[in-house]
Amino acid sequence: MARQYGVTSVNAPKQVGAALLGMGEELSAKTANGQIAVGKEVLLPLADLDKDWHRIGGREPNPLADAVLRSKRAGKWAVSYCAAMLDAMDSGGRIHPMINTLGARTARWSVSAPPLQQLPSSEWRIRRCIIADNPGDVIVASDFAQVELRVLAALAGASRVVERINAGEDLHSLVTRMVFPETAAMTDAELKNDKRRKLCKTISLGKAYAGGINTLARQTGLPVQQVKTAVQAYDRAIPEFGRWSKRLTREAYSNNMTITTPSGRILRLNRDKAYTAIAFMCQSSARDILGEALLNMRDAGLLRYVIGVVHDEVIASAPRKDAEEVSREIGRCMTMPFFGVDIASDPEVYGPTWGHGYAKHGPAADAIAETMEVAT
DNA sequence: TCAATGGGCGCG
DNA sequence: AAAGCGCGCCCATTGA
Repeated sequence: MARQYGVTSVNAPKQVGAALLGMGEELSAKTANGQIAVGKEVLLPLADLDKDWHRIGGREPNPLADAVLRSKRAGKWAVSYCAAMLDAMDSGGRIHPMINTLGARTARWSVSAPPLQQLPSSEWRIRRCIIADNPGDVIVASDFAQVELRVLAALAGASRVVERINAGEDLHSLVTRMVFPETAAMTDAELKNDKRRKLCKTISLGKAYAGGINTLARQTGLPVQQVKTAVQAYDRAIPEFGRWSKRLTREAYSNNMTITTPSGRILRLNRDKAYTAIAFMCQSSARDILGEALLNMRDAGLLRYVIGVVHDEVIASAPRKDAEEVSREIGRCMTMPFFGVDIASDPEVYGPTWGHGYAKHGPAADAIAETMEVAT
Protein backbone atom coordinates (compact mmCIF):
# COMPACT_ATOMS: atom_id res chain seq x y z
CA MET A 1 0.00 0.00 0.00
CA ALA A 2 2.62 2.54 1.09
CA ARG A 3 4.87 1.25 -1.68
CA GLN A 4 2.55 2.81 -4.26
CA TYR A 5 3.72 6.15 -2.97
CA GLY A 6 7.42 5.32 -3.04
CA VAL A 7 7.69 4.38 0.62
CA THR A 8 9.72 1.17 0.97
CA SER A 9 9.80 1.36 4.78
CA VAL A 10 7.13 2.99 6.91
CA ASN A 11 9.75 3.37 9.63
CA ALA A 12 11.80 5.78 7.55
CA PRO A 13 10.52 9.27 8.44
CA LYS A 14 12.41 10.77 5.50
CA GLN A 15 10.58 8.61 2.98
CA VAL A 16 7.20 9.15 4.61
CA GLY A 17 7.72 12.88 4.77
CA ALA A 18 8.83 13.13 1.15
CA ALA A 19 5.91 11.04 -0.09
CA LEU A 20 3.36 13.08 1.85
CA LEU A 21 4.85 16.32 0.54
CA GLY A 22 4.61 14.85 -2.96
CA MET A 23 0.91 14.29 -2.39
CA GLY A 24 0.47 17.95 -1.66
CA GLU A 25 0.20 17.70 2.12
CA GLU A 26 1.56 20.54 4.18
CA LEU A 27 4.02 19.36 6.85
CA SER A 28 4.92 22.24 9.10
CA ALA A 29 5.80 20.36 12.30
CA LYS A 30 9.52 19.93 12.85
CA THR A 31 11.50 17.67 15.17
CA ALA A 32 14.01 18.94 17.71
CA ASN A 33 16.70 18.74 15.04
CA GLY A 34 14.76 20.63 12.43
CA GLN A 35 13.69 17.66 10.35
CA ILE A 36 10.13 17.18 9.16
CA ALA A 37 8.11 15.46 11.86
CA VAL A 38 5.87 12.59 10.69
CA GLY A 39 4.88 11.04 14.00
CA LYS A 40 1.39 10.11 15.14
CA GLU A 41 0.64 13.71 16.04
CA VAL A 42 1.08 14.63 12.38
CA LEU A 43 -0.27 11.50 10.74
CA LEU A 44 -3.52 11.11 12.70
CA PRO A 45 -4.97 14.47 11.61
CA LEU A 46 -3.94 13.74 8.00
CA ALA A 47 -5.80 10.45 8.20
CA ASP A 48 -8.80 12.30 9.70
CA LEU A 49 -8.48 10.29 12.92
CA ASP A 50 -8.63 11.40 16.55
CA LYS A 51 -6.28 10.05 19.19
CA ASP A 52 -8.51 6.99 19.59
CA TRP A 53 -8.32 6.33 15.84
CA HIS A 54 -11.95 7.31 15.24
CA ARG A 55 -12.96 9.23 12.13
CA ILE A 56 -13.29 12.94 12.78
CA GLY A 57 -15.08 13.79 9.55
CA GLY A 58 -13.14 16.99 9.09
CA ARG A 59 -11.38 16.14 5.84
CA GLU A 60 -10.76 13.48 3.24
CA PRO A 61 -8.37 10.97 4.88
CA ASN A 62 -4.92 10.73 3.33
CA PRO A 63 -4.58 7.03 2.40
CA LEU A 64 -0.81 6.99 2.86
CA ALA A 65 -0.97 8.52 6.31
CA ASP A 66 -3.60 5.96 7.26
CA ALA A 67 -1.56 3.07 5.87
CA VAL A 68 1.63 4.21 7.61
CA LEU A 69 -0.13 4.51 10.95
CA ARG A 70 -1.64 1.03 10.77
CA SER A 71 1.50 -0.59 9.45
CA LYS A 72 3.68 0.91 12.15
CA ARG A 73 1.32 -0.10 14.92
CA ALA A 74 1.05 -3.65 13.62
CA GLY A 75 4.83 -3.87 13.31
CA LYS A 76 5.41 -2.53 16.77
CA TRP A 77 2.99 -4.94 18.36
CA ALA A 78 4.25 -7.92 16.42
CA VAL A 79 7.93 -7.27 17.08
CA SER A 80 8.21 -5.40 20.38
CA TYR A 81 5.51 -7.29 22.22
CA CYS A 82 4.48 -10.58 20.57
CA ALA A 83 7.93 -11.64 19.43
CA ALA A 84 9.50 -10.33 22.62
CA MET A 85 7.15 -12.42 24.72
CA LEU A 86 7.72 -15.53 22.63
CA ASP A 87 11.47 -14.96 22.85
CA ALA A 88 11.30 -14.65 26.60
CA MET A 89 9.15 -17.72 27.11
CA ASP A 90 10.74 -20.71 28.82
CA SER A 91 9.93 -24.37 28.14
CA GLY A 92 7.08 -24.19 30.62
CA GLY A 93 5.43 -21.28 28.85
CA ARG A 94 6.43 -18.75 31.46
CA ILE A 95 8.19 -15.44 31.04
CA HIS A 96 10.59 -13.98 33.57
CA PRO A 97 11.11 -10.29 32.82
CA MET A 98 14.17 -8.46 34.08
CA ILE A 99 13.19 -6.07 36.82
CA ASN A 100 15.39 -3.15 37.75
CA THR A 101 13.82 -1.89 40.95
CA LEU A 102 15.78 1.36 40.79
CA GLY A 103 15.71 1.67 37.01
CA ALA A 104 14.51 5.22 36.57
CA ARG A 105 16.06 8.43 37.84
CA THR A 106 13.01 8.78 40.06
CA ALA A 107 13.66 5.23 41.38
CA ARG A 108 10.66 3.88 39.54
CA TRP A 109 11.02 0.31 38.35
CA SER A 110 11.98 -0.48 34.82
CA VAL A 111 11.04 -3.85 33.34
CA SER A 112 12.48 -5.40 30.21
CA ALA A 113 12.56 -8.60 28.17
CA PRO A 114 9.67 -8.36 27.71
CA PRO A 115 8.67 -4.80 28.57
CA LEU A 116 5.77 -5.82 30.79
CA GLN A 117 4.99 -2.26 31.82
CA GLN A 118 4.56 -1.13 28.22
CA LEU A 119 2.13 -3.70 26.85
CA PRO A 120 -0.76 -1.90 25.12
CA SER A 121 -3.61 -1.19 27.51
CA SER A 122 -6.07 0.41 25.12
CA GLU A 123 -7.21 -2.99 23.92
CA TRP A 124 -6.80 -6.58 24.97
CA ARG A 125 -5.08 -8.62 22.29
CA ILE A 126 -1.56 -8.26 23.68
CA ARG A 127 -2.23 -8.33 27.39
CA ARG A 128 -4.35 -11.45 27.06
CA CYS A 129 -1.06 -13.28 26.40
CA ILE A 130 -0.51 -13.00 30.14
CA ILE A 131 -2.61 -15.77 31.62
CA ALA A 132 -3.25 -16.94 35.16
CA ASP A 133 -0.82 -19.42 36.73
CA ASN A 134 -3.01 -22.50 36.60
CA PRO A 135 -6.13 -23.60 34.73
CA GLY A 136 -9.12 -22.25 36.56
CA ASP A 137 -7.13 -19.44 38.17
CA VAL A 138 -7.88 -15.82 37.43
CA ILE A 139 -5.94 -12.62 37.17
CA VAL A 140 -6.64 -10.09 39.89
CA ALA A 141 -5.25 -6.60 40.10
CA SER A 142 -5.35 -3.46 42.16
CA ASP A 143 -4.24 0.02 41.22
CA PHE A 144 -3.76 3.13 43.31
CA ALA A 145 -6.33 5.87 42.92
CA GLN A 146 -4.70 9.10 41.63
CA VAL A 147 -1.67 8.35 43.76
CA GLU A 148 0.60 11.05 42.31
CA LEU A 149 -1.98 13.77 42.78
CA ARG A 150 -2.66 12.72 46.36
CA VAL A 151 1.09 12.82 46.97
CA LEU A 152 1.17 16.27 45.43
CA ALA A 153 -1.61 17.51 47.70
CA ALA A 154 0.01 16.07 50.81
CA LEU A 155 3.59 17.15 50.20
CA ALA A 156 2.56 20.61 49.02
CA GLY A 157 0.62 21.03 52.24
CA ALA A 158 -2.70 21.72 50.51
CA SER A 159 -4.59 20.91 53.66
CA ARG A 160 -8.03 21.86 52.35
CA VAL A 161 -7.54 19.47 49.43
CA VAL A 162 -6.22 16.72 51.70
CA GLU A 163 -9.14 17.07 54.11
CA ARG A 164 -11.66 16.71 51.33
CA ILE A 165 -9.84 13.73 49.82
CA ASN A 166 -9.88 12.07 53.21
CA ALA A 167 -13.58 12.82 53.55
CA GLY A 168 -14.09 10.65 50.51
CA GLU A 169 -14.79 13.41 48.01
CA ASP A 170 -13.82 12.67 44.41
CA LEU A 171 -10.45 14.33 43.78
CA HIS A 172 -11.12 15.94 40.43
CA SER A 173 -14.61 16.99 41.44
CA LEU A 174 -13.44 18.64 44.64
CA VAL A 175 -10.74 20.53 42.76
CA THR A 176 -13.35 21.67 40.25
CA ARG A 177 -15.57 22.92 43.06
CA MET A 178 -12.66 24.88 44.51
CA VAL A 179 -11.58 26.38 41.19
CA PHE A 180 -15.06 27.14 39.82
CA PRO A 181 -17.17 28.25 42.82
CA GLU A 182 -20.34 28.14 40.74
CA THR A 183 -19.95 24.34 40.64
CA ALA A 184 -19.60 24.03 44.42
CA ALA A 185 -23.13 22.72 44.89
CA MET A 186 -23.06 20.30 41.96
CA THR A 187 -23.08 16.58 42.67
CA ASP A 188 -20.48 14.12 41.38
CA ALA A 189 -23.04 12.80 38.91
CA GLU A 190 -23.68 16.29 37.57
CA LEU A 191 -19.97 17.02 37.30
CA LYS A 192 -19.12 13.66 35.77
CA ASN A 193 -19.18 14.86 32.17
CA ASP A 194 -18.81 18.56 32.87
CA LYS A 195 -16.12 20.23 30.80
CA ARG A 196 -14.93 22.23 33.80
CA ARG A 197 -14.13 19.00 35.63
CA LYS A 198 -12.33 17.69 32.58
CA LEU A 199 -10.34 20.92 32.39
CA CYS A 200 -9.40 20.80 36.07
CA LYS A 201 -8.36 17.17 35.75
CA THR A 202 -6.06 18.05 32.86
CA ILE A 203 -4.58 20.98 34.76
CA SER A 204 -4.00 18.83 37.85
CA LEU A 205 -2.16 16.23 35.81
CA GLY A 206 -0.21 19.03 34.18
CA LYS A 207 0.90 20.17 37.62
CA ALA A 208 2.03 16.67 38.58
CA TYR A 209 3.85 16.10 35.28
CA ALA A 210 5.32 19.59 34.89
CA GLY A 211 3.29 20.34 31.78
CA GLY A 212 3.03 23.81 30.30
CA ILE A 213 0.23 25.99 29.00
CA ASN A 214 0.75 24.91 25.40
CA THR A 215 0.58 21.24 26.30
CA LEU A 216 -2.62 21.84 28.22
CA ALA A 217 -4.11 23.72 25.30
CA ARG A 218 -3.27 20.89 22.95
CA GLN A 219 -4.65 18.27 25.32
CA THR A 220 -7.91 20.12 25.92
CA GLY A 221 -8.29 21.51 22.42
CA LEU A 222 -9.00 24.89 24.01
CA PRO A 223 -7.45 28.23 22.99
CA VAL A 224 -4.27 29.13 24.88
CA GLN A 225 -5.81 32.25 26.36
CA GLN A 226 -8.72 30.32 27.83
CA VAL A 227 -6.36 27.75 29.34
CA LYS A 228 -4.24 30.54 30.79
CA THR A 229 -7.26 32.05 32.51
CA ALA A 230 -8.28 28.67 33.92
CA VAL A 231 -4.77 27.98 35.24
CA GLN A 232 -4.78 31.37 36.95
CA ALA A 233 -8.09 30.55 38.62
CA TYR A 234 -6.66 27.17 39.62
CA ASP A 235 -3.54 28.73 41.15
CA ARG A 236 -5.63 31.28 43.02
CA ALA A 237 -7.89 28.56 44.43
CA ILE A 238 -5.01 26.23 45.38
CA PRO A 239 -1.87 28.34 45.87
CA GLU A 240 0.03 25.61 47.72
CA PHE A 241 1.17 23.77 44.59
CA GLY A 242 2.91 26.79 43.14
CA ARG A 243 4.50 27.66 46.46
CA TRP A 244 5.82 24.11 46.85
CA SER A 245 7.18 24.15 43.32
CA LYS A 246 9.03 27.37 44.03
CA ARG A 247 10.45 25.98 47.27
CA LEU A 248 11.64 22.76 45.59
CA THR A 249 13.16 24.62 42.68
CA ARG A 250 15.11 26.75 45.12
CA GLU A 251 16.25 23.61 46.93
CA ALA A 252 17.45 22.14 43.64
CA TYR A 253 19.46 25.23 42.73
CA SER A 254 21.17 25.36 46.10
CA ASN A 255 21.96 21.63 46.10
CA ASN A 256 23.64 21.12 42.74
CA MET A 257 20.34 20.32 41.02
CA THR A 258 19.33 17.59 43.44
CA ILE A 259 16.29 17.30 45.67
CA THR A 260 15.69 14.91 48.56
CA THR A 261 12.44 12.98 48.86
CA PRO A 262 10.67 12.33 52.16
CA SER A 263 12.11 8.78 52.12
CA GLY A 264 15.62 10.17 51.77
CA ARG A 265 16.24 9.54 48.10
CA ILE A 266 18.44 12.09 46.40
CA LEU A 267 17.09 12.79 42.92
CA ARG A 268 19.12 14.52 40.24
CA LEU A 269 17.16 16.81 37.97
CA ASN A 270 18.07 17.75 34.43
CA ARG A 271 20.28 20.81 34.71
CA ASP A 272 18.02 23.01 32.60
CA LYS A 273 14.71 21.66 33.89
CA ALA A 274 14.40 22.79 37.48
CA TYR A 275 10.66 23.12 36.95
CA THR A 276 10.38 19.32 36.95
CA ALA A 277 11.10 19.12 40.68
CA ILE A 278 7.51 18.39 41.70
CA ALA A 279 7.13 15.81 38.93
CA PHE A 280 10.21 13.95 40.17
CA MET A 281 9.09 14.23 43.77
CA CYS A 282 5.58 12.91 43.07
CA GLN A 283 6.73 10.09 40.83
CA SER A 284 9.40 8.95 43.25
CA SER A 285 7.13 9.12 46.27
CA ALA A 286 4.43 7.19 44.44
CA ARG A 287 7.07 4.56 43.74
CA ASP A 288 7.96 4.39 47.43
CA ILE A 289 4.31 3.98 48.32
CA LEU A 290 4.12 1.00 45.97
CA GLY A 291 7.24 -0.39 47.65
CA GLU A 292 5.59 0.02 51.03
CA ALA A 293 2.51 -1.79 49.72
CA LEU A 294 4.65 -4.69 48.47
CA LEU A 295 6.24 -4.98 51.93
CA ASN A 296 2.75 -5.09 53.40
CA MET A 297 1.91 -7.89 50.96
CA ARG A 298 5.02 -9.77 51.98
CA ASP A 299 4.07 -9.52 55.64
CA ALA A 300 0.55 -10.67 54.84
CA GLY A 301 1.83 -13.68 52.87
CA LEU A 302 0.33 -12.37 49.65
CA LEU A 303 3.49 -12.08 47.59
CA ARG A 304 3.13 -15.63 46.30
CA TYR A 305 0.13 -14.48 44.28
CA VAL A 306 1.84 -11.44 42.77
CA ILE A 307 3.10 -11.85 39.22
CA GLY A 308 3.91 -8.31 38.19
CA VAL A 309 3.87 -4.60 38.79
CA VAL A 310 3.00 -1.73 36.47
CA HIS A 311 4.08 1.48 38.25
CA ASP A 312 0.92 2.00 40.32
CA GLU A 313 -0.73 -1.34 39.82
CA VAL A 314 -0.15 -4.82 41.20
CA ILE A 315 -1.07 -7.85 39.06
CA ALA A 316 -1.64 -11.22 40.68
CA SER A 317 -2.94 -14.68 39.90
CA ALA A 318 -5.17 -16.61 42.26
CA PRO A 319 -7.49 -19.62 42.35
CA ARG A 320 -10.95 -18.51 41.36
CA LYS A 321 -12.46 -19.36 44.72
CA ASP A 322 -9.91 -17.15 46.52
CA ALA A 323 -9.85 -14.39 43.95
CA GLU A 324 -12.20 -11.99 45.69
CA GLU A 325 -10.33 -12.32 48.96
CA VAL A 326 -6.85 -12.07 47.44
CA SER A 327 -7.89 -9.01 45.49
CA ARG A 328 -9.42 -7.41 48.56
CA GLU A 329 -6.37 -8.19 50.73
CA ILE A 330 -3.98 -6.81 48.13
CA GLY A 331 -6.14 -3.72 48.01
CA ARG A 332 -5.86 -3.47 51.77
CA CYS A 333 -2.07 -3.63 51.59
CA MET A 334 -2.25 -0.74 49.15
CA THR A 335 -4.27 1.40 51.52
CA MET A 336 -2.27 3.60 53.87
CA PRO A 337 -1.77 7.16 55.02
CA PHE A 338 0.96 9.26 53.43
CA PHE A 339 1.86 12.51 55.18
CA GLY A 340 -1.74 12.97 56.17
CA VAL A 341 -3.46 11.97 52.95
CA ASP A 342 -5.27 8.67 52.50
CA ILE A 343 -3.84 6.51 49.73
CA ALA A 344 -6.58 4.35 48.29
CA SER A 345 -6.66 1.52 45.79
CA ASP A 346 -9.15 -0.06 43.46
CA PRO A 347 -9.05 -3.90 43.59
CA GLU A 348 -10.49 -5.84 40.68
CA VAL A 349 -10.99 -9.44 39.64
CA TYR A 350 -10.40 -9.90 35.91
CA GLY A 351 -10.64 -13.30 34.23
CA PRO A 352 -8.30 -16.01 33.03
CA THR A 353 -6.21 -13.40 31.22
CA TRP A 354 -4.87 -9.91 31.87
CA GLY A 355 -7.06 -7.48 29.99
CA HIS A 356 -8.14 -4.35 31.67
CA GLY A 357 -11.89 -4.15 32.06
CA TYR A 358 -12.66 -5.76 28.74
CA ALA A 359 -14.44 -8.66 30.29
CA LYS A 360 -16.94 -6.13 31.56
CA HIS A 361 -17.12 -3.35 29.00
CA GLY A 362 -15.26 -3.99 25.77
CA PRO A 363 -16.47 -5.29 22.44
CA ALA A 364 -14.78 -8.57 23.27
CA ALA A 365 -16.94 -9.11 26.33
CA ASP A 366 -18.71 -12.12 24.81
CA ALA A 367 -15.50 -13.77 23.66
CA ILE A 368 -13.93 -13.29 27.08
CA ALA A 369 -17.01 -14.59 28.80
CA GLU A 370 -16.88 -17.64 26.58
CA THR A 371 -13.19 -18.13 27.34
CA MET A 372 -14.01 -17.99 31.02
CA GLU A 373 -16.68 -20.63 30.60
CA VAL A 374 -14.19 -22.93 28.92
CA ALA A 375 -11.51 -22.23 31.49
CA THR A 376 -13.69 -22.92 34.48
C1' DT B 1 30.16 -4.95 10.44
C1' DC B 2 29.21 -2.31 14.46
C1' DA B 3 28.00 1.37 17.67
C1' DA B 4 25.83 5.68 18.19
C1' DT B 5 22.12 8.77 17.13
C1' DG B 6 17.47 10.28 15.86
C1' DG B 7 12.64 9.66 15.28
C1' DG B 8 8.94 7.28 16.85
C1' DC B 9 5.62 4.85 20.06
C1' DG B 10 3.96 1.62 23.75
C1' DC B 11 2.97 2.30 29.12
C1' DG B 12 1.82 4.89 33.96
C1' DA C 1 7.65 33.62 31.47
C1' DA C 2 7.87 28.91 30.27
C1' DA C 3 8.33 23.89 30.78
C1' DG C 4 5.26 16.93 30.13
C1' DC C 5 7.74 13.56 33.65
C1' DG C 6 9.82 8.68 33.77
C1' DC C 7 11.00 4.36 31.04
C1' DG C 8 12.12 0.04 26.92
C1' DC C 9 12.78 -0.85 22.42
C1' DC C 10 12.01 -0.74 17.56
C1' DC C 11 14.00 0.73 12.69
C1' DA C 12 16.75 3.68 9.58
C1' DT C 13 20.58 6.34 9.03
C1' DT C 14 25.23 7.71 9.74
C1' DG C 15 30.09 7.46 10.45
C1' DA C 16 33.91 4.88 11.64
